Amino acid sequence: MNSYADVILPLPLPKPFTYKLSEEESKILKVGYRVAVSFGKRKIYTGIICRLHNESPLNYEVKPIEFIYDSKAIVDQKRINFWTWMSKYYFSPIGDILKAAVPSTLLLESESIISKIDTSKEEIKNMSDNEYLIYEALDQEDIRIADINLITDRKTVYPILQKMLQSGYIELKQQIKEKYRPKLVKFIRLKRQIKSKKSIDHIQDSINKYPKQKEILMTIIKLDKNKNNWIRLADIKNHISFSSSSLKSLETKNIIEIKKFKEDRNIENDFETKKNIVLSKSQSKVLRQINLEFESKDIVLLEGVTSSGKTEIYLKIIEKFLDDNKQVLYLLPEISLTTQIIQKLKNRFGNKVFVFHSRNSIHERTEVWKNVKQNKKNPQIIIGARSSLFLPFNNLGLIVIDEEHENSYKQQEPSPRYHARDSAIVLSRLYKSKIILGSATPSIESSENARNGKYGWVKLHERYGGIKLPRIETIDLKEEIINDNMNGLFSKKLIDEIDDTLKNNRQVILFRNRRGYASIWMCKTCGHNINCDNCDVTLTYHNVSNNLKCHYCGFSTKIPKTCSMCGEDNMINKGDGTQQIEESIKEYFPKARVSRMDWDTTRGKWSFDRIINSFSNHEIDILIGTQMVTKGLDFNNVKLVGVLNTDHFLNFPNFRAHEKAFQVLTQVAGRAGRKGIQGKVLLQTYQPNHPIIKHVINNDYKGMFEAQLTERIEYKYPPYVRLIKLTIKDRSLDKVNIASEWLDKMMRRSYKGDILGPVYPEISRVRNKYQKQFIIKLKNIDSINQFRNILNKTLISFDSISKYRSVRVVVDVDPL
DNA sequence: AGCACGCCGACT
DNA sequence: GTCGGCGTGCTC
Repeated sequence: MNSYADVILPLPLPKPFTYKLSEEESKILKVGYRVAVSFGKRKIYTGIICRLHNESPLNYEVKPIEFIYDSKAIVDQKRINFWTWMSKYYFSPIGDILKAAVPSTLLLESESIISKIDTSKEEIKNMSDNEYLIYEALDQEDIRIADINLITDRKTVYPILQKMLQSGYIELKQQIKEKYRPKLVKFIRLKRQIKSKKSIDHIQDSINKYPKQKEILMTIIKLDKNKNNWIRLADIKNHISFSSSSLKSLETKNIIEIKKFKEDRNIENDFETKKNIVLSKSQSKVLRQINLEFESKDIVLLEGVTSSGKTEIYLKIIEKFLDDNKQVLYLLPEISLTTQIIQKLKNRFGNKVFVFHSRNSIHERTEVWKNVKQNKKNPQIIIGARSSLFLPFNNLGLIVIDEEHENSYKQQEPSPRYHARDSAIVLSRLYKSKIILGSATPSIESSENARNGKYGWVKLHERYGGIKLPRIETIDLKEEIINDNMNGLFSKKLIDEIDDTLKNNRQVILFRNRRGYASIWMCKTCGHNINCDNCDVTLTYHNVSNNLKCHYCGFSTKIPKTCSMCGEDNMINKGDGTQQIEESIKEYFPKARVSRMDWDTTRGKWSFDRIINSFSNHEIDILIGTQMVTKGLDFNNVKLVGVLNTDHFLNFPNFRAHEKAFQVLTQVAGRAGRKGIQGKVLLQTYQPNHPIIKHVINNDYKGMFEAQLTERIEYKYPPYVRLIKLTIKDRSLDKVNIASEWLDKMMRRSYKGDILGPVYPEISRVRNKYQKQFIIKLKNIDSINQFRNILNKTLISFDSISKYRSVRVVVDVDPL
């Protein structure tokens, strides 16, 4: 029998904590059970058991566990292994991973509640004013500690409470707050059989004067067909409208009864699904190839040009795994999770499809989690963004990772900073499941793995339905300027093409990059521009709110009339993003219906879908947008795609810049052209001969890949080396500097490989914190392991040096 | 992350 | 004196 359990707590602590088990508990508990444990002075947390053992701890008292939540494990040993791997690999506290993995509703915490103890009048007289105020308030009800602040005007309330506890005026209780609320739906049923003549007469009498009540009753009878079933209130409301008071009086008259039932938020009623997907010849060939590759490889890269119909191929493969009774996970970048793609899956697989979204409420997510755990609608398919990797699959057969090159698969903030694609690969090894990586423009990493035989590799170079790839042309901005052909941001040629397209009743997408299009305010006299108080960046102008905002910390301020540097009254709005584009477009094409899509215009939960839908329905002629417009969308009528500032994609100071540029431009270009029409893509650029632009024009992924690989080898970047990035942050620049020096010295003392830095990053201060960075390049498995050990030790000693206490060190493994 | 404890400076 | 701020240390 094991007497101890190591428990993972949902806190950013580096390791699990050990608790003592009674004999009874040790019989019941297994790895993966949730237990409530006391941690620290008074709080109770829900943790998950990750290990059972008999190693009696020497240096501390072991607490018992408070209680057990589950009668069976909520996660299996493999999940725990996966979390442990992730924690070690990404240098993340395992508690952070627990929090990312399990819905917060299943990890209840305690809250301290204060209630009063009755005392004599004598003692009440002895109380101080504040004590009395609190004591009096407790007459009504028990109060949470957090709310005591509202009673007194004191800032710190603990000392008073402490004293009251000692004097025996109050007591502390721990209350576990339940966070999960099942959805309750109202149902209605006839109270008694109304078959007998007598009862009908009786009912008639009581409602004769009330036509509405009669109407309700008739509808119920009609819907019920004499079966005496519970009927959804919503269904009745679909037929007739009535007030709640009519319903209420039917209830008081004992004619009907109303009851609330729990309803699963994610399970829809069965609906028609299309049984057959007809693949084209080349799609079928690819399907066969993938299945063949799966015989010897676990991971297959599907490289298929834009609009080649990759989704249909996925559907066919998914079908096979479902037939085999396996669960399937379909991963997408968050932004691509539109109703379009979800609908495609639902049309095919009906209510076997579960969606796991950040747009889901926490309750909906909890239900998906539970449904996956139970493998409801067995077998099932889950479509979701990166965090759906953590769902408690028990029979996972296949993971589809669509748009595998997307950077949003890597979580940046908060910890754990994991890459969903790479983590999925580790997960698939644990569960012996297969993976399809799909992309028109695979990441260099995956491509390399396909080429060196680690992954299976299947290519689809034909667009679905024999549609031609778009014709891509550049517009040389230098030349256009010389010839005086520019109108603001638009070349004459682009305007003419837009005009032409609109005349043919086709749609246009105009694409721009946020960078370089930010609208800022500056002083025309001295050139001073306005920086954020907290960050080392220029504020951008928002004309909706007519103020200046910081994109890093959210700081906002009014537009100053005079320059703070020279005092001149000469501030102007310099440069502009989409708004200026929108305005120019409206000038040129006053009749065109224009819409914008970027992070500013798509704040609401569904506004993204709304814009996409109205564009699909051709209620919009010209769509102006950022990256967003490229994601997983199929439009049928787009003839022209214009890229306004192609150069901004090429000039990022990052080793992935060119890869990224190729990917984005190819994706954008892929929006153009559909059945019967060849699309056209115009790239406005100062560098029409830039190699990346050539690769895009020629649709030359291979050329781009080879050129990139050469560069990566030469300058030592992934996939040739592995990177780890360290960011050192603190409010004090001084501390950042000395802490960085210390880390520099320590790391270099024991590790002789490539350590770059410390340097100030492009933006050296964010949210009032200064930062410095290291990049470590690791060549082979030995150096990786060696450095990881050194880094672990270094960080432990760093944390124990008190003067560095406030300094944060963020470790980013495989940074983008 | 909480939370307590202890030191210190600023007040009614 | 007492209040409140902040740095420090610890949690099985």
